[in-house]
Amino acid sequence: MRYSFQREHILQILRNSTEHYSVEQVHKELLKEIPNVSLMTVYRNLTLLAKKGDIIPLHINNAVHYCGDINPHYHLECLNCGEVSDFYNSELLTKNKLLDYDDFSPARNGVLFRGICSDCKEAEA
Amino acid sequence: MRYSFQREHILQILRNSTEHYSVEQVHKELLKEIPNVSLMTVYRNLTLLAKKGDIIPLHINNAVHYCGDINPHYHLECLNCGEVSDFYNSELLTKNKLLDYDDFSPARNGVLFRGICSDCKEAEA
DNA sequence: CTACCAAGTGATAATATTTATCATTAAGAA
DNA sequence: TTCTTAATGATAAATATTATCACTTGGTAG
Repeated sequence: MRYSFQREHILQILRNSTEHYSVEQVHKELLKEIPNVSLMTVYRNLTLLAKKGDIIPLHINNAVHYCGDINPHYHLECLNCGEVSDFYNSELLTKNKLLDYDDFSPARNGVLFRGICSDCKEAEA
Repeated sequence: MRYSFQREHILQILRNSTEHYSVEQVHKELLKEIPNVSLMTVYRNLTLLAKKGDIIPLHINNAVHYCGDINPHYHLECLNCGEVSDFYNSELLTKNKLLDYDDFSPARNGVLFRGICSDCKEAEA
């Protein structure tokens, strides 16, 4: 894989944010730095970076979002407000053999919890 | 919500299968029982049934799939072959307070593990 | 330094999935 | 049986993604 100015910027955008941008959102951010950059280029590079393991794809409501943090962690998706957040839990992570006895090996960042986040629970109360 | 012949059949299709059909697949099955049934009707009812809690939506690669089993369990998605399977694990289920101390309440069937399934691991070896 | 090759880009078109609209049909209560 | 309204099906539109291909550019060999 050859160096690409566009790809490098895409990776930095995701690394410098705790958000989990959609492809459109990455494109919007990238346009601030590289005018006229094509949406196709964003799709192409996000796919490549994900395959390489530099970013993590999250499938949220029929659209892919990407996480730029590849340290071991999981993801929380709120079914109420739609917010997707990182979930670092060393206790759970060390128990990460959870599924191995069942012959299934989860990817390092491959666990997604869908439910109700704390903000939404407070708002209800 | 009023009774609907179409909705009833859709629910039965999902309940009588351990597969996690996509909308297209449900439509294809439904056509065997109700010729000329519209794809729109399938979309509409799957959305309704999911909202009602009778079926579980799974977002796999930018397409929704549905699970007809609402007993407590989780889901496994193989990143290699794409297979999505049910995962019943009472040990893990009883530990389902996993996240509550973090102020996040996972939905009853809202945990998805993405990784490599046993079949694909065997195939490699 | 220059020429060359293949990876990467961007414009465009095509495909796939889902949602919106609305006239017609049918559930089920009065 | 009549009436109200949810549900349906046909159609069109919106959204997300992938395919194609001529052009550009990274980077290596001469």
